[in-house]
Amino acid sequence: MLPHERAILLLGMIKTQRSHGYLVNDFIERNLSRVADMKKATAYATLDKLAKDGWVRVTTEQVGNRPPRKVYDLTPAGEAHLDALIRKSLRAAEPLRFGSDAAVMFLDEVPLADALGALRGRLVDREAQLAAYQAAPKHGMGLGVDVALDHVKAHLAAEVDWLRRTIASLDEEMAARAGAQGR
Amino acid sequence: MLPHERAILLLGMIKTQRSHGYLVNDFIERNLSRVADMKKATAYATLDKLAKDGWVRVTTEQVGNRPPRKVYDLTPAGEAHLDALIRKSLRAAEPLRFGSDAAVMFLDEVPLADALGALRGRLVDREAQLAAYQAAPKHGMGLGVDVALDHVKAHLAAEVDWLRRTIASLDEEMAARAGAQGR
DNA sequence: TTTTCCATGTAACTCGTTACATGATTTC
DNA sequence: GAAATCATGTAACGAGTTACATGGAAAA
Repeated sequence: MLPHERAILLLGMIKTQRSHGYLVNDFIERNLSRVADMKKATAYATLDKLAKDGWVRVTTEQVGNRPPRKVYDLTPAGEAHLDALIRKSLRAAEPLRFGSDAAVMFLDEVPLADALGALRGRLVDREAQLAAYQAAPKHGMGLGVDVALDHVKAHLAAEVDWLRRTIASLDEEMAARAGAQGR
Repeated sequence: MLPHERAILLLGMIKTQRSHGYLVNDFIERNLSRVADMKKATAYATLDKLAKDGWVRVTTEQVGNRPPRKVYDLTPAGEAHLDALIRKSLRAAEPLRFGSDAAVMFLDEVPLADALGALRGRLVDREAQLAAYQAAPKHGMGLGVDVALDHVKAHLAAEVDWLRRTIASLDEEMAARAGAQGR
């Protein structure tokens, strides 16, 4: 998660509803864990930075004897900033980079049968992940979140597809090699 | 790119052919830029670490009056280590996380027409990226690299697909809203 | 009464990137 | 003679994570 995405996430949440660090973290953990991950310490630090930069205003509130809350609230500048960030980020098409492909590149360094076994295991896990996403209920909390969920699902489905195709094609390759050796 | 992936990439390349830092960097930049990105300084540092950990042996060679090369070469322990890393990484199914979705989550904070414009722009770029990958010739340098390329292509295609679906559905949404307002 | 919740943060650590430094050697 | 290539690295910087610290309140 890049810095500007963190900013969008936090500013967006604060725009929808002014709130304090704890609440924000709680909400992300509870409801957004499938589409966003940001550690608590990072959120607190980022909120401070947003305040320092003038995008949000801070008000301290206290309820009973509990620790005081720092409630954040968008400034007009913050609204404009959020708007600009969203447009820019929506438009961006940075290269798709996802890890774990170094292993794929060298999958030929282990016996093909073993590589196939590993990929089959991965497939099982990915199918389970996809099923979990598909089983999850609609969020209700806005058009965008559902679109984002759909985005993740699309990539999970692509992953499952690719694994199936790859496994099939490596199966063939293995058969071909066995044939070549048997001859 | 996670640490263990970097290790796989470097160990894998060194296993295929013993070489020095400059060569490795050059090869990655020239031939592997589509499936891996690692900065030069990082590669040099990682190679040192692999040597310190005993996975590779270092030999210094000199050609003419050029700066001496530190040529790396897998140790037996290194081979076993690489084997284990590949198996583990091939099997792993860590959650798919890709950024740039904070903007999507809050796409409703800008006028829908603008969001749609931005996404259409993104779609054009993604289509171009996909076309570039599809136009690229087979690598020839091993089964795995082609599989990895295919992996990237699969996700790019999924991205294009998702964008088209999303744009269509937001178009409908916009029409619906306009209708509701007109009444 | 022990655990979990509320609410905030700091410090230390690890990481990777950027930018810079060096200097000979081919190539244009 | 200028530019790119070969070949290695270091230093400074910024950034995020982990783990820890605090302490009252509510729930089990």
